[in-house]
Amino acid sequence: MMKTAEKRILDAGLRPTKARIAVLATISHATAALSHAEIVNLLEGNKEFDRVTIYRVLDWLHQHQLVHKILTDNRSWKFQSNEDLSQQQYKPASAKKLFDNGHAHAHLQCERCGSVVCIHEFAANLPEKLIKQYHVSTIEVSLKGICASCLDA
Amino acid sequence: MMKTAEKRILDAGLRPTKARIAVLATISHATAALSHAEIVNLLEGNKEFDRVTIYRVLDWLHQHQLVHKILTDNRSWKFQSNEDLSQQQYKPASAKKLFDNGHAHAHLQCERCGSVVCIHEFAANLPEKLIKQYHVSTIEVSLKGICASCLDA
DNA sequence: ACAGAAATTGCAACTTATCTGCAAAAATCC
DNA sequence: GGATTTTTGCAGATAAGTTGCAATTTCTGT
Repeated sequence: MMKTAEKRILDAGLRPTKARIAVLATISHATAALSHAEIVNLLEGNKEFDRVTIYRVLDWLHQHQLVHKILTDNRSWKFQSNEDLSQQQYKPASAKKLFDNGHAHAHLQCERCGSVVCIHEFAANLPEKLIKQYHVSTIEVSLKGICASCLDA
Repeated sequence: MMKTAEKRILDAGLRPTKARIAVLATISHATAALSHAEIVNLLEGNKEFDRVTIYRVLDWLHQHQLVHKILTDNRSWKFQSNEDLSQQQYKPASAKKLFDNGHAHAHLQCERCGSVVCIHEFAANLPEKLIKQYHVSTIEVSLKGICASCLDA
């Protein structure tokens, strides 16, 4: 079902390195978006890389659209894999092409635990008129609320 | 038409100080959202306050809902006055109460000049079901594109 | 108007997240 | 296998925002 991180990089015609594979695999296995710090932590003990390398890998993954990034309330970025675009359930044509890396869903930032998760059930439906008027290239919808796992707990 | 900054603070039952009045007035007169740095610059020569004071005033204004804040792409906040809520043209009931401080519009961040302006013509219409499900308290819609003044120029 | 209490400000130092420069290490090419 | 191009690690720099604390200012009750 899920390609290995290495294969995904290779399939995109890009150069895999230990750091890139490790970071992408970490991001892909996570259920919520991960921050640079969280990734460094998860990698700890295992494969360790310099924090600057991780920053650069994250940039690179984003540039090559293997991940997308979300700015959180505490002014730091969180990264999420772009692999499961198929999970999207609601994709109005106009919104679809506009969302960051084709990710046509919103993000929820949990007010309790701080985690950021995708909300696949929703995408903003910005009128074409506005899109043209302002040459809109990206739409981001961010919600604050309580995430599923906090609600369960 | 527009109350003075001092009157707005007083009317809200809050304590006006030179710094608060100056900052709120500056934000109110601006056509786009202002960053801390921009406010410090605009105040320069005129009334000058310590940069920390400006940070604290900004916090205070936000807490008391006199302004709202938007996180920009370079991870810094921009502030915008909450006074002209009447300008909103499209306010779906569900969205209205949810937007930060009742501001039911989206924000556009200009990819050319970096300015952040309100888009009053649009508000996301998140289904009630989702709102309830995740106890959504805030919806933010941010667009990237080219602002009106860059398009004119 | 005035003392005392409470809120605000200024200043210096600190944090946090991220970035840069550059030389060493890897990977790719011929 | 050496030359060339990419990546990586390390040290040090930024940029934006925060904290602690003492000095001021503002407010309250009298």
